[in-house]
Amino acid sequence: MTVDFASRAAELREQLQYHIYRYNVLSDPVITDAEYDLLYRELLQIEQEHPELLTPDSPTQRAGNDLSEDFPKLRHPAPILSLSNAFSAEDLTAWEERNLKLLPAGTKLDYTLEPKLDGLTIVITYENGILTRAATRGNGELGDDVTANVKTIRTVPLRIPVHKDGPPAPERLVVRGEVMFLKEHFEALNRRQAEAGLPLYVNARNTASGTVKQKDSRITATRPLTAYLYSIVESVGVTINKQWDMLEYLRDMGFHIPPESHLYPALSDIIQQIPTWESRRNQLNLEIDGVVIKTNDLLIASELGVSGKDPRGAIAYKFPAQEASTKLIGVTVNIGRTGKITPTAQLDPVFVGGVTVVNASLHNYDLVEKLDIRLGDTVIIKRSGDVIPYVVGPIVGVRDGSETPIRPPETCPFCQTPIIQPEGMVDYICPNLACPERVFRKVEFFVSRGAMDIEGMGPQTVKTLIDKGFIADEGDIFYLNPEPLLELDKYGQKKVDNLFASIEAAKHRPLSQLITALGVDGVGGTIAELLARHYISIDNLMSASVESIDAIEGIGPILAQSIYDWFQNPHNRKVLEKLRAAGLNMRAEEKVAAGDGLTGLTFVITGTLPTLSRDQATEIIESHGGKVSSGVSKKTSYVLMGESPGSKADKARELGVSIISEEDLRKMVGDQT
DNA sequence: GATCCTCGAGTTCG
DNA sequence: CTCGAGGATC
Repeated sequence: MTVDFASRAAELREQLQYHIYRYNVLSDPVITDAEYDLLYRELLQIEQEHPELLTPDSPTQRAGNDLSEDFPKLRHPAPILSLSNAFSAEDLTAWEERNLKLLPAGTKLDYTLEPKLDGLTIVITYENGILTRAATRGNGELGDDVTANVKTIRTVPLRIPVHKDGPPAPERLVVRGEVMFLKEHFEALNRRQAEAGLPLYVNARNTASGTVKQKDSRITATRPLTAYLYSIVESVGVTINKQWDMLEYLRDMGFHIPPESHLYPALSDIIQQIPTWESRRNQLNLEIDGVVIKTNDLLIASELGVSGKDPRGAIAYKFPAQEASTKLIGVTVNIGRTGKITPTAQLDPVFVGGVTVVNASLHNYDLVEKLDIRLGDTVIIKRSGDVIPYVVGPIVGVRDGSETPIRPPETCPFCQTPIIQPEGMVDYICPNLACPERVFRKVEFFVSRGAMDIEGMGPQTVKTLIDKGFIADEGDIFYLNPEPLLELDKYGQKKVDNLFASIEAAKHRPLSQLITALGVDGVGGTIAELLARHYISIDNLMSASVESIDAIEGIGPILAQSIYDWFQNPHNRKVLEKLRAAGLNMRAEEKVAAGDGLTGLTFVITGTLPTLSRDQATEIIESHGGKVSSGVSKKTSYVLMGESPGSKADKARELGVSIISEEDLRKMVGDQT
């Protein structure tokens, strides 16, 4: 038993050493921080349970270290400490209780809440207001001298105070902060790389670290780094007793302090704020991996002292990791209803952001090539704002040569038709209109919500109907017989009855929904509504000229041509005639206006409303003469906000657009219910 | 010709 | 939700 632990501990030590080297010396880690943490914690646990296995050279026995050999070393005036971590509200409460036991009975604590910036820690020294030295964190006691590079960072003042009317600069001030790329700057940097045909940077944090440790500070100067300062390591000539005062003081001196930092009177207020932070995380212009909670009273904090390497007065609340690395074991090809091909990555299952991910979109082959992703690569998976995981890029360092490039297929995997890439387009498509996969996707779209909305007819049912040869196109849905369906597995009387009732109901959908369902390229619900209102019947639309369609406001020449072409296609016409013969509604009804109280107003809906669905809210607004659009802009009159709103609410505040609730809307239209 | 706005298409897991 | 591209507007 002990033998197993001994060999496992040795293995872990060796792995950790290697990763420390990759991370700190090469700035090119092959695993994510979270994975490193896991290995580290496993080793720590073995060593705690079997102290005899602890070796003096174990990675657990030394503080973090980012020293490289190329820089002279600077000694920090006081050790740069790390923080202990919390992963739940319980951890935080336990932390406070432990602290209160160490303090006189009845002590009340207030706290600051700051984002935990995911960058590179630096320590900057000012003497009589002049920046004299800057060092990396290093091992906490010694750091690399990166003064020349830090001086190129525009948000680091070379002289303080920056404003004349600020407090005078103290004799000596040593501040600690974080250097990082803002998301937009990192993206811009990568765009530049792409334009120059160079490989893209995968990870903002490591790139920032590599940039600060550039030997040639002229290169550093071309990279738009940002720095936030959040604490005073040492000072002569100024005394500050509260963390919050410290932040305000730093701000007054002209430093950037971590955005959205606040002071709260009690830990319970902080705990309440955490969900907000988690949801806001992805909307920030910078990477954060948690929040930092600090005891506001610095005298109490120093009284609490340190436990191991960590001060007791502060703690980091870490968000679940949103990044992980895993192996790309395959690529499958998806064909959409328009024929567009999207490659999907098949991954070794990996836990990231709270769920296990096995698939991730690779978007298009252009991107695959730009990122140089190869089959067999170890890739970094990220799950951010949109919750949908995507492949950030490969970790080139761990290739063993067996990786193979990913190319678009020569022929469609479903119909063997040669794949083409239309001129000037990013996408590859299967041009075969009769491609079984395309037909399937088209029918799937036809019956979906927003189109014909046939309940009880999901993708699985559609697939079965096509496979059994019961339908060959959208039109056949309305000529189905119930009897053969009952023969099938899992299709009982009740299910079939429901399905046929839905199909019957679909014959009476508004004209706009029928037009949407046809699946004309570039025509969704909004354009379909325009067409329905303008032409009143399918026949009018079918015989309309390109010029006539182009003349409609909101439709330009490209869409007009696409619509015209669709109706000229013999196959499409055949399907349309089937639908007509089946008795589908092909005329627009006069809209019964419920009122015109909202005429001229534009609404945007965000979040979950208390009682209405988004569709219902849209209907209420439109029936009173208002308009609903998807993005917030200056022209938006009101943003209708529900529970857990997205970034649109922030945008609205930014633009000064009024935010209303469902109740406000009801009042506006004079609804009594 | 540039800029702003809007629409459509595609996206994963439980 | 986000991105790319079409359309409108200046």
